[in-house]
Amino acid sequence: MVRLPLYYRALIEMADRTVGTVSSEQLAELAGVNAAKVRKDLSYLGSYGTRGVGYDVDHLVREVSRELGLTRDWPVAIVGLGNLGHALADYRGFGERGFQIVALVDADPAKVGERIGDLTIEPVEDLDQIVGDRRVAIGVIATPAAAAQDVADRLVAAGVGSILNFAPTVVVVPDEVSLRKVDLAIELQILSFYQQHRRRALDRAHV
Amino acid sequence: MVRLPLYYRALIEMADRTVGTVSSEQLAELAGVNAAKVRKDLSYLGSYGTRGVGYDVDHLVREVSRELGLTRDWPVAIVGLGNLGHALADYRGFGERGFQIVALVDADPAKVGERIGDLTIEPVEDLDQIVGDRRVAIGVIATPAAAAQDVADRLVAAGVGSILNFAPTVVVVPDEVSLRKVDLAIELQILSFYQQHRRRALDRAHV
DNA sequence: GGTCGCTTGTGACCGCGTGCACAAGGCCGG
DNA sequence: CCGGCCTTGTGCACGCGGTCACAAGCGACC
Repeated sequence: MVRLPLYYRALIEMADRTVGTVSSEQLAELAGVNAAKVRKDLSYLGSYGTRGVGYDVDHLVREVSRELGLTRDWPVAIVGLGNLGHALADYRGFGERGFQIVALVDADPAKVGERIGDLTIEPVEDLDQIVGDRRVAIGVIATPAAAAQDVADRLVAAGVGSILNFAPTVVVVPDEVSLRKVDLAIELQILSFYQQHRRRALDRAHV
Repeated sequence: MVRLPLYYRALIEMADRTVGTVSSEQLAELAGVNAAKVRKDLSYLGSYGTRGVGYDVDHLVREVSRELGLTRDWPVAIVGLGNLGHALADYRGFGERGFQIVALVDADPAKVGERIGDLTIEPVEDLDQIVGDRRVAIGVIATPAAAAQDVADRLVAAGVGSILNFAPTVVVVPDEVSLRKVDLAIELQILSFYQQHRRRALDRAHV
């Protein structure tokens, strides 16, 4: 369920404002989706609301946290400490909600030993041991494209269960490993595509 | 067509290696998708391949560039120069293929005037004029969540056609403006969700 | 020039996600 | 205790995207 985190964030905000109950309609508004979809998603995870009233916010937060696995800690390792890796290492949003960065790894010997926050950059050769010792569950790849597949292979071999890939290339992993990718250049190109086409549509309209 | 950028990147790589023609199967392999999908996507944009041979790489690169709107320049403004904004401003992948960062904007007076690369951070109050003067087409929001909607409204009012939102919140824009979002915390939560569920499935199997 | 092999282009199906619309059911006021 | 209101939960139909499979067509080799 790819929308659960959206609901989660909206629910957290409401809980902070000590809102007691929420209707599917309100939640849909905050998450930017359809109300029926909200109800279906929530019914799927079995947490029941009360008809005529809505959902209990606190209860729902607990249910969704549990479903998302945010009740336990997820040790994260970042591989590749260029600009992006640095920003990720410093990013506070990462540390919240159980995602703890426990290792920074880079292949460049010049970077090894550099401190960022509480952590020291370690060599990529130690990746296997690092993942094993610190029970790293999620690997973040922020290397150049050329290194991404190799890093992914190492992460998988070391036993990581999930990978978040920022490198601008296709990475393949075994089925039992989850992979998500974030590609900034592609996002821009998609926007450019739509804008290009809006412009063409306008041109045609003006003829 | 959300997959076009994937093909584009693969094609660029092949062109660099002076590959003459490519089959849908090869392209599918490189882009990590199904071959029939590749053919449908390409046929949709009318650029014909030759049966029995494949597609001419150079020709296809030109067609896809045109379709993606990469033949013209897209001026980009980044709003919010925290860690992420800094990384984006420095990110080389952005500058490639016609996306040129022409302005850095921040609401914090302490940051205004700071230089990053060739650019100087400017105050958010000037956003309207900046967008107009430099014909900014794409706005990148890298502010805290609380400021995102306000920045988006300003960008839209100033005439931006597309927005890429990195702030962890839902932003609403008029229909005629394209909006895409990248949310790092949500990506991690989705991974955690899948990993959590794999773990439960395994537990059940072990009983 | 004919045949064979290869690859494109596309028609047809399938499955999933989406959204509507409504019945089921709790709450409150009278 | 009953009726009306409100919101959930879900059956159902629709549409879109993905995939398969095959006919059409091009080139190469004999």
